[in-house]
Amino acid sequence: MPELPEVETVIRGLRPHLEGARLARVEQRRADLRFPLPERFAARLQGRRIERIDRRAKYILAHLDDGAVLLCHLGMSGRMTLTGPGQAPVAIGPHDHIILVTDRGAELRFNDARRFGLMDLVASEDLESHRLLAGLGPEPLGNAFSGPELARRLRGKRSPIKAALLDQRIVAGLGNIYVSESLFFAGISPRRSAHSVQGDRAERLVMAIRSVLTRAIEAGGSSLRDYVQASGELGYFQHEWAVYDREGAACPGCTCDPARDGGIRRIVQSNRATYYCGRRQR
DNA sequence: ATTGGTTCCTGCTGGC
DNA sequence: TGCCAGCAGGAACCAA
Repeated sequence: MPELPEVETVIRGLRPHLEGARLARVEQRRADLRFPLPERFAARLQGRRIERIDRRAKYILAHLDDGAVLLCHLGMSGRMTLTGPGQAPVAIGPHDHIILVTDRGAELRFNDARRFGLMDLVASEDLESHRLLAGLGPEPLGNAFSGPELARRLRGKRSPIKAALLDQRIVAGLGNIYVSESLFFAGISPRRSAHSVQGDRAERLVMAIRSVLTRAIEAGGSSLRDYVQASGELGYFQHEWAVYDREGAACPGCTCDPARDGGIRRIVQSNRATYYCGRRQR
């Protein structure tokens, strides 16, 4: 599930329970996730204090008191579930791969059925040059992301804009859902050549991306308050999807009849589903 | 160098 | 109702 807004929601849920806490017990239940876990993974985490939790693109970064950073990616199906002190223990499931227990009695589990997720331990001075982080494009909600910057990165790209926005080197944090949603709000067809998104179009796309991600984070945050755990669930934003997974439905921006014009379209681009309105998006 | 297709894995779902 | 093919929100890897 996790794209940038879901990862942001997860770290906001983890912070109050983990920042400042010491890892009293670490259990590693398998040797590999997507990649092999580093040598002595559990032993290196054991006894460390988590100083700060941040995010870069879809990566969770937990800064430890020995200068190492626990790097974590949720992949497609990764979830963090948190059980507070005093809550009833939950049986360990087959996909609970990593279990962290803090000195405050909170228990965090990393559960990932498909095991496309990953964890690594990196010295903080090597973080920027880490092979998974080094090539990432700008944060879409950061100051470095702007119309001219996006236009520059799209220059010369022959692929459709849909594929370019999924490329984490262009902008880091979008996935299949938020690309469809952002292109819809920008009024840009997912089939348009990436290099033709310049000037005002690039400006509109940047605004759309920021707005979609911001609204999704707000919706994720509201579900967190209800469930009081960093569950990795989508929150409420799925009810706000304009086009994603809405094939045949009425376009929220058009007044036309979906029964007559077919409504929202679903196409496949580079083996992934894309949803869009053929009228509003050019 | 880009680009597009394939692949890793398990769990759901939708169509029969 | 039950079964199973096909699809799923990521991204590294490979071949062209």
